[in-house]
Amino acid sequence: MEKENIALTSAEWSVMECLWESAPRTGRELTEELGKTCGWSRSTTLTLLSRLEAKGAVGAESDGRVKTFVPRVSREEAALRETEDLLTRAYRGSLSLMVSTLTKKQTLSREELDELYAILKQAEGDGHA
Amino acid sequence: MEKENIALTSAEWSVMECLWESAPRTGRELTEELGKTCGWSRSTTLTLLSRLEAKGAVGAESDGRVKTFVPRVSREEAALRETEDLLTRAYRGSLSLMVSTLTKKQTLSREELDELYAILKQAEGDGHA
DNA sequence: ATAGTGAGTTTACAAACGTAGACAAATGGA
DNA sequence: TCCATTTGTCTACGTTTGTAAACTCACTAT
Repeated sequence: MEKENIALTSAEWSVMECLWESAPRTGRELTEELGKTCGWSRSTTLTLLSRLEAKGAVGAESDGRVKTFVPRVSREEAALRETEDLLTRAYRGSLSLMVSTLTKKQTLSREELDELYAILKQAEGDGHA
Repeated sequence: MEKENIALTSAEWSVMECLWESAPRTGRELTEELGKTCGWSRSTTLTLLSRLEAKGAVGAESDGRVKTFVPRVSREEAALRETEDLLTRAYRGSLSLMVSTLTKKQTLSREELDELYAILKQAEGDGHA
């Protein structure tokens, strides 16, 4: 019953982002950081945290009156889920179609290109391993 | 003033899908097809069509009491928009991060790989053009 | 005790979504 | 004519999402 079909909304992504960046964080730290980066009020962050806890995306532990949160889904899982979704919906599952659509619109930096080549080479290796 | 910031919801994608597949279609044809493929009631399809018309994603023309619809945004535009969105949200804008996440989960076919290499080479060319 | 503070929980609310029933105008028969 | 049908518009309603104020409980300095 490991239902990893947890979808994150865009606001929730921001929260997870924070948690992925640094593991156990208290509500305090999170509201502070998100207040700064997203301009959210304390309540907003706490509400999101509750919703995320409810859907199992984050775990919480109470030490006294302070709660500590940890991510329950990895960034990879979350990202992968959404990406596959988009890939299917918008590109009929073709990764190359997606990449070409992107490169047609924006130029990739030398760095990005090199990284991509490396990734492909790597993937190639895995293929006939 | 071409504001192509038109975002499509998942239900709307289904409608657009229909329109991209075959150009001018009447409401009749659309409700029929979507009723079949998505199990939607007539109203649902028509409502979505209105909303899409409202946000400029489709154009409509009335011949008598029958309306004919055409897509106003291309699949590429729509796909690109969402992809950039996802890229920013889930991968901090890094295409290579996205690709590596995908390749880690599913193996790319030789074909897909070749296509990707070709796309990169192409992109490389554009870069220092 | 007593008034602030800090921390989390409840309640709230508008906009967006997914869905669809009710309704009106036109139209084609009977 | 008068009804049934076709086609599109209005109205509607529960849920999700983004945002946050209000409230409550524990703790601390006076």
